[in-house]
Amino acid sequence: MQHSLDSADNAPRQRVQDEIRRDIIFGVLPAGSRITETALAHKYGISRVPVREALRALEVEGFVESKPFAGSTVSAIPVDDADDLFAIREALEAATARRAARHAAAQFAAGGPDPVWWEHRKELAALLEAGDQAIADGRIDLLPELNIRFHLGIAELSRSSSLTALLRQISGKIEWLYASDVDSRGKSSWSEHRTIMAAIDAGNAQEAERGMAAHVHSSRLGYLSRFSPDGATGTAS
Amino acid sequence: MQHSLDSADNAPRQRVQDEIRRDIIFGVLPAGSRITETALAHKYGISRVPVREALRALEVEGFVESKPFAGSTVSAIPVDDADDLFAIREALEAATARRAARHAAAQFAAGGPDPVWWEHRKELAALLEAGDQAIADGRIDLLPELNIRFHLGIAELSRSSSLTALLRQISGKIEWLYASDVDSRGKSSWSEHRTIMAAIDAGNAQEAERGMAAHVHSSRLGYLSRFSPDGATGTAS
DNA sequence: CATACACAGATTGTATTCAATACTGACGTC
DNA sequence: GACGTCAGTATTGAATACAATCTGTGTATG
Repeated sequence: MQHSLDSADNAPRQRVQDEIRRDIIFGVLPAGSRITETALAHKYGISRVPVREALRALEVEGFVESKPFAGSTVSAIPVDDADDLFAIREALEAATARRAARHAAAQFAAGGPDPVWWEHRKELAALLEAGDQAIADGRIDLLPELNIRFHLGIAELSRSSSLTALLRQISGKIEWLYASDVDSRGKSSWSEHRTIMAAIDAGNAQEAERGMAAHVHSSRLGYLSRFSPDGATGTAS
Repeated sequence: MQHSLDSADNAPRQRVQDEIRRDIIFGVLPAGSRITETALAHKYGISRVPVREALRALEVEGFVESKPFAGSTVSAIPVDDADDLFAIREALEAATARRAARHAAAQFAAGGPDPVWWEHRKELAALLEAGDQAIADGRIDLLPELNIRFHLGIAELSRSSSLTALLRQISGKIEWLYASDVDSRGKSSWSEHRTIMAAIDAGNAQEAERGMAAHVHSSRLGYLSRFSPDGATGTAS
């Protein structure tokens, strides 16, 4: 995986971008705090140029706000948008799951599966295993990371770069929301992932979409019940 | 307006970023074509550094794809994602309209309206006028630009930066889809904008949400009927 | 004839340097 | 005492210079 999830020894710019995003999500850089390019450059041991590039990207991603010549600040945590973000994520992930299933069906129909596609598929299998193992070991602290990687993995399988990009952003925001919770979404509902994966493998688009929508929806309800006790405001559907 | 919609005499970087995006959307830079930083720098009369920053932003926006040391290429037009993009836009804009109405109600409840908010509200009124005028003058070629500005204006009124950022991206993609059509969405359904605006002004969140959802939905059907005659695949709702 | 390999050219990634602008504090004036 | 003005400083924006890496081409070799 050469994606921005793993903090491998990528190019410095990519690494720094991931680092800063991570620092924002986990509160190392608190919301509203001012960010100076020099400080970041010094902190990560690089020049200001890659830092600037990272900031421009994070600005589009919504984690940072900049005004010309006035510098950058960490955006506010989008707590007020939580319900809406979940709603959009629901529509988005339903779409990726459906597309992934369609694509899988097309793969098997056309003789052998595309090797790249197969590679992604195997990574997902490994992720499912890792999640089960984490639960067995009582390491539920590992689940959030695995969870986000699974969902992005499904998006990859959908072979839609635009939807994947959108999901990556929304996931980042939602991760940001969860990070303010200490014990995070504990057991989550990891087992549902296998049901979704099975539907995709079977090429059952309808079931994949339905399963994913239900999965995300329950996640949404879980969040809202924990943070805004008055319950979901709900969007007319 | 200091937003990225108007191609004013902003900072070079912002200007170039908008220019490149525009060139991609309108096919000056065809999909799949390779982009070299030096060429862009030369073309716009600036250095490579701001070009790189613009490319990083456009990469997150999904218009450009880059591999380390290998350069950047224009992404593929997301025609296959059209239906899904519209579906997500539907959820997204319904949310922004609802929030805008709620916010408007809160404004008037709490004595005087916030001056910044009021400024945005006045700009929207001007946009509505401009649209009517354009129709009266038979200049329907102006409508696409006005249309996108209206919708982003509503998002601004919602006071949710994360939702606005998402909408800005999706709008860009959808604009890209429409650009491949010659006579674009002619009369569109501009008059519906006034209905939505009225619901927001009245603080009627439910009506604002419903109106916006219907508006976007009809736009979606219009697109699909023109480009994929087999009709919308439809997402289970 | 196909393939592996090395080299040259082009292109990207980063550092350094200088110019333009915004923020901060002191000072003078009303 | 409050307010407007103005320099000083810090920070961002951009340009240039250099290092690292990829890509295509030509050649040798099986």
